[in-house]
Amino acid sequence: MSVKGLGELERSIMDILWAQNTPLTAREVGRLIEERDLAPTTVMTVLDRLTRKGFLDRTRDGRAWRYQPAESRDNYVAELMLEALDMTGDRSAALTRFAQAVSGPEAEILLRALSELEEE
Amino acid sequence: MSVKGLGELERSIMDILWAQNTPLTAREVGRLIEERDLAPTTVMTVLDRLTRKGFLDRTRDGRAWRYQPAESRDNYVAELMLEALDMTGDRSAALTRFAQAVSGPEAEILLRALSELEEE
DNA sequence: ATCCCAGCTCGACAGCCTGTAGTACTACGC
DNA sequence: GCGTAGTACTACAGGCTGTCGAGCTGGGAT
Repeated sequence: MSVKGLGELERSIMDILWAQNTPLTAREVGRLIEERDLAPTTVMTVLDRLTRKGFLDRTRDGRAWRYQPAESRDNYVAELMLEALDMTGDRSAALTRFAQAVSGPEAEILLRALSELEEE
Repeated sequence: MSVKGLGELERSIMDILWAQNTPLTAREVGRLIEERDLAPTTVMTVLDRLTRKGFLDRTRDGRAWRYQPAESRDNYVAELMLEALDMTGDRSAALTRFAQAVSGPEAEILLRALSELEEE
């Protein structure tokens, strides 16, 4: 699954679906994006594209499709981070920089997660 | 400095400049991308765009410009990673995922960098 | 049977970004 | 003065995203 950037609308829609724990239909998604006054087909098109890109899975529900994220947002974010990391020639330097850049409490979280890994 | 994605050629050029410790002129950069047979103006255009996007700084050298990265590659990568992290609602979950995803030796590096931070 | 409607699928088009380059202007060395 | 390196400006095609409209289809209401 190549992690590529998403457009703004695509991301809004992913956010909606990530926030949900049930698969939604296009109509339902559209209702949740009310701020923007989008044509129903717009939403459908984007859902379709996201599916083709592998970000969503869909299953039939009568005539309608129900969409749900193929992956959790956390996984997606972690993949993005790894992909960024891949871009460098010197991974350890980048990791070190990254470590320096995360703020205190988050450094804690990272440390704890890493420590747990060690123990296994 | 908004961290945006770079195109392929843009990235190649950044890679060249990141690999160098001296600012280069467009001509010099062009010579280093020989694999591709690019017109000199192509290189100049891209250098110009990268400068406007804030990825490069340039200073005069006679009539020519000398370009150099505004930021180290490691910083750039770290920023990309942080930006990815910003995209999530639950940063700690994403961080935990990330920690689980980095491979052993790299987890070591991270751990060490983080520990050093703690000590200060 | 028919007609309407929800939903879908396809196709379109504009705007922005990137790759790629040509043209035209401008100093500096000879 | 002229040629040349180097710049700045302009351009254009292709891909991606936002945004829809048109047209097809299956079921339920009449």
